[in-house]
Amino acid sequence: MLRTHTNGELNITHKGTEVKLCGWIQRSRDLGGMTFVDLRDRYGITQLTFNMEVNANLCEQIRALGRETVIAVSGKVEERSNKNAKMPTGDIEIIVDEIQVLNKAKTPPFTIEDHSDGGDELRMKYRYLDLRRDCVRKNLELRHRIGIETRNYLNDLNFIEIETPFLIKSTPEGARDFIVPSRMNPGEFYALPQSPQSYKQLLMVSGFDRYFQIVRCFRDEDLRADRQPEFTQIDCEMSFVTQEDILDTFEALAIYLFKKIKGITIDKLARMTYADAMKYYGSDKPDTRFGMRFIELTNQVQNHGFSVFDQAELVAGICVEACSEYTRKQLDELTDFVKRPQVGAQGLVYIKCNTDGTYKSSIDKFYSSDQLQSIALTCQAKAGDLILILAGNRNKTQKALGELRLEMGNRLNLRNPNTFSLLWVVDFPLLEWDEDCKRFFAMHHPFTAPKPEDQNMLETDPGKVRANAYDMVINGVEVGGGSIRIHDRELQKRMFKALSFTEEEAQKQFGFLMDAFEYGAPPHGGIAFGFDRLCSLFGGADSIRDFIAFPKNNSGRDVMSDAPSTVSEVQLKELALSLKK
RNA sequence: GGUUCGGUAGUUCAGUUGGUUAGAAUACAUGCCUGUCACGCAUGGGGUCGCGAGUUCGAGUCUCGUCCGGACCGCCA
Repeated sequence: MLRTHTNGELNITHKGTEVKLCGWIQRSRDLGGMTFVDLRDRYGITQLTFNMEVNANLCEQIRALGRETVIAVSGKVEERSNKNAKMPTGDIEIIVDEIQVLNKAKTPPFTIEDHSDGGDELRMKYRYLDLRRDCVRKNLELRHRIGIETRNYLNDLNFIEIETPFLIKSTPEGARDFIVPSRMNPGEFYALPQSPQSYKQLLMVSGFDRYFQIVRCFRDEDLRADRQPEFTQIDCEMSFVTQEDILDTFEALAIYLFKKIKGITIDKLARMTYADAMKYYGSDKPDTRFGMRFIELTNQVQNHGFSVFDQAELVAGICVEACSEYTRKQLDELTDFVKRPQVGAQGLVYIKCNTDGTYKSSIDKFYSSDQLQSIALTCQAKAGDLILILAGNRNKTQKALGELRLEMGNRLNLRNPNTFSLLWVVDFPLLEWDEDCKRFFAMHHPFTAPKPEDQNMLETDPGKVRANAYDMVINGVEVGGGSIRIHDRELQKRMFKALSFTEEEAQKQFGFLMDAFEYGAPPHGGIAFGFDRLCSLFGGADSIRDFIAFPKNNSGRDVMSDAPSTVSEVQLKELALSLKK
């Protein structure tokens, strides 16, 4: 046996014990007569002590070893004369009598510490070293615990985990598929699943009325800090349920996880309709940790000669508390912010509600002091507040004001990663009009059930139909989404028709599912949580990358292994593929 | 496909209106040091300033192109 204990467990009660320890040399402190070495493993750090007077040979031996060398030592646990209260093993040290070098290490390109001197790119290239760092390892441990607790919770409710295939049929709806050529079927391709959607619905038809799977999903779209080409979902489906049952079951899961993992008590989740989310926050995933809801001003401000407002479909503002002292420079910064192409506003109007009761605005020329006061009243602005107003096309203005609201939240530190605000956004539209393709697309996916009371509009006014679809939003992050599914072949047919599918196309792509609906499909619905996002949220981070052991970079590359890469002519030939020169 | 920021020592960064030999910290190496725990002190090595072209007497610095990386928009049912 190479080790009797880990480096995190020894304490004063082990005093006098002969132990064997293994690990990596974190750091050594050579004081001349004595040398101290921090030995590290997954569990912690234990100090090894070497004394020139006691064993000069051993001292010389340990001094010759660089950091990250893997060693095994044997020795005796002793009480330290100078204790270190900052570490769990700080009361003891090991008086080493034998060292075995298990493997030498080159000097690592960055320091293996919480505040490493390595940049992101370098850390990703040497990810196996990066993962030795405490803070990164803890993220993966957190991920593990969230996974275990999720399984415990769902298992207790009779959910069973069933694996579904990774090599499946490609469908053109939704995100781009990752495509896998089939050697045995030349010219034909599998796709990697964007989600196990069809399979979990088929499992409902099979009678597995409570299914879940913590499963990898694949989407060939551009990446973001919170988007990877392969990511993990907690994928769930239930039969014989209403939307209410699903919301109850899975908000209880979220509450359970917050309690178990973070020790935080969360009350029942608020519900907000999609329409309200857009109207008050300009986003279908509002960050409700802070207020600053939109106030519509269109009617109030029009017809006073300010053409920007007069021509706007929507004029709306937010009231920023205690910022009337903002300088010209700060306001210019905000104007630049909203004018960035990513935000897309034409300009920014401000009204300062000065503490002396006067008003100063960028539209003084068009509005009297009384009129500014009445706008301030509508916005419920107090003396000392700042009102920021955008105007223009309804959708664009909502979106831009939503971005501005988040920016102000950031500037005013209202987005504390350690406070959590959870809500359901419900009543999403079923369909979304695409101007380029001149057709409707499913906002969620084509199997989402319309609300029964809206079904009759499916043919007459499809854009108005609301869906039995819902998202769980935490701190402005969409952590999960789902819907009640269509389980009736006729309704599914009408849905495909609304999506401009011909019967042949629908049959070719989803015939297996619609066929299944004819053999006794129970009413069902489900939800899928973004597991990586949930982990990053619990870990208080914006990026999901540090919660994934081996993530891809911005351009979808694994910089460590340098995937993707070219393949040999032989491989291409076997797959009956040729590359365009 | 687009916007934007960045690329200088092993690493993280600084580098003024273009101007002598490109700096700091840290890491590394060597020496000294018996209670350190971010040990301390001293000395030393370490640079194709991403790459290419251009402007200039002169480019790390300016211009254009290109490659790489980050954030974002589009995209992500």
